[in-house]
Amino acid sequence: MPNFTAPKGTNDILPSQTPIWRQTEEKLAAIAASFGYEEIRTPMFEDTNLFARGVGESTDIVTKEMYTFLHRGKESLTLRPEGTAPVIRSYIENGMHSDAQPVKLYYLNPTFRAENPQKGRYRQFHQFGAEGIGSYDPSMDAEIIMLGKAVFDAFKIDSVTLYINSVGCPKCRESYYDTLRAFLSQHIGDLCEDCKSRLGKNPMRVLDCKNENCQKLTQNAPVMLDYLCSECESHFEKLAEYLAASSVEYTVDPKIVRGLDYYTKTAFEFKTDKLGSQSAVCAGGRYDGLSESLGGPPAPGIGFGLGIERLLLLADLSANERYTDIYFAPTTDEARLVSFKLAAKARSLGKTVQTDTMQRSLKAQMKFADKIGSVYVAILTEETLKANSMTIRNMLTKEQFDIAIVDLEKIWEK
RNA sequence: GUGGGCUUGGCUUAGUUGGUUAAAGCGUCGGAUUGUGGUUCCGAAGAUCGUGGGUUCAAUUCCCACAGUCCACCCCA
Repeated sequence: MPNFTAPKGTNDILPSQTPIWRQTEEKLAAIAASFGYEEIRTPMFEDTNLFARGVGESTDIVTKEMYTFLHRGKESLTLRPEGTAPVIRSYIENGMHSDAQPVKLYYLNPTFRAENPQKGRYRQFHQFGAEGIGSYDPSMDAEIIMLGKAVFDAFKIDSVTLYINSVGCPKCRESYYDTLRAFLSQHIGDLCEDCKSRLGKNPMRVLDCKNENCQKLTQNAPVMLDYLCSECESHFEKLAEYLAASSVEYTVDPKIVRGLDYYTKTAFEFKTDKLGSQSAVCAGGRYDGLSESLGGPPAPGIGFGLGIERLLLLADLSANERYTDIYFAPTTDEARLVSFKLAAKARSLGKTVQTDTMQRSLKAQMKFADKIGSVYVAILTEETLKANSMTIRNMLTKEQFDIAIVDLEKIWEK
């Protein structure tokens, strides 16, 4: 057994997988760009208070899932557990409220949460996220949701369903909470332990409980959607119009709730039933008060986070086979030197090139050339060197011919 | 943090009702008379049987703890 293994919940992305990741990253970047979103890269760790204040002191993420450490014994830093708070921090810090609005950003980041790993859930995972900042208008919400949908379309994933809801704003939410608490209090004895504690902090979470009994009890519970203030209600209605206009199919699910405190109004999730209990592949919502709660200017926003590992589990991507333009197979020490020189020349022509670094026999080199998917093999032997030439073998057609060493580039001329 | 399953060479597995050299396939490396690959054939390397402890004359096989992994709860992407 090795002395060291990757920390629990982390994964090596191996050469057989990196091409898929690269492909995925490029695809996501292209989709985001097509909507006019620009990439932002924020630090992997931040002041712990950014998340405590941004995400919410009492949320699970903050209370039990953060990787927090003291730098030099005093400064508390935390590995990014989500992407939105850092982006808003950067928006504020860099005065982006003075840029042309809306500011549309996307990111593709490693993200860290100290949870017990299981299918589609890791301690270090990758999130693709997009944030549209600066607009209160529901069309901004619709655009963000369309961007999320575009990702699933591009990856040909049809096993996800879009659910939307509104979690209201501070104005209407408080009075709704009172109503909901009053309703739940009637059944407090029958609620599960978790829900009893949810009641005080975030009663809406009770609606989201998977406990059968709780679900039964909350069947007729009042839902936020019925208690929205007129502003939130019309926001929700207009969002529906935009979605309909762009033929995005969705289901209204009044039980969609957010685990992060900063969400207001629109909340949405793209869910699947193919990842066990990890049903959310992409989730997001509006966070109109976040900037101000971080000490910034009023800056409404909406965004989502999308789990790359989960996306990859759903998308059936296969890596390309290995490919090399040419392999130089020398059989003598002198030929090895010439091979290095030729390899350098071929690379300067833009070719992918390999040559022997193992002192192997020609036969073994041919096998290796085959494994790396080399189209051509240039064989350099004592005899060919005497004639200042080399033997070129096309591995696909098996055709061979000799050419002068100085004529290397003619291999690719027709 | 809680619960359950799993843990044998790089990978996928077999196996030992506890007893001399733990088996196979894939992969890796080498070879198959005249330095030329992908099929075939032959051979080699590679396993403290997850780690630590216990029971026993003897454990990889039984027991305990821990770790890792998978799944579920919780939570979320």
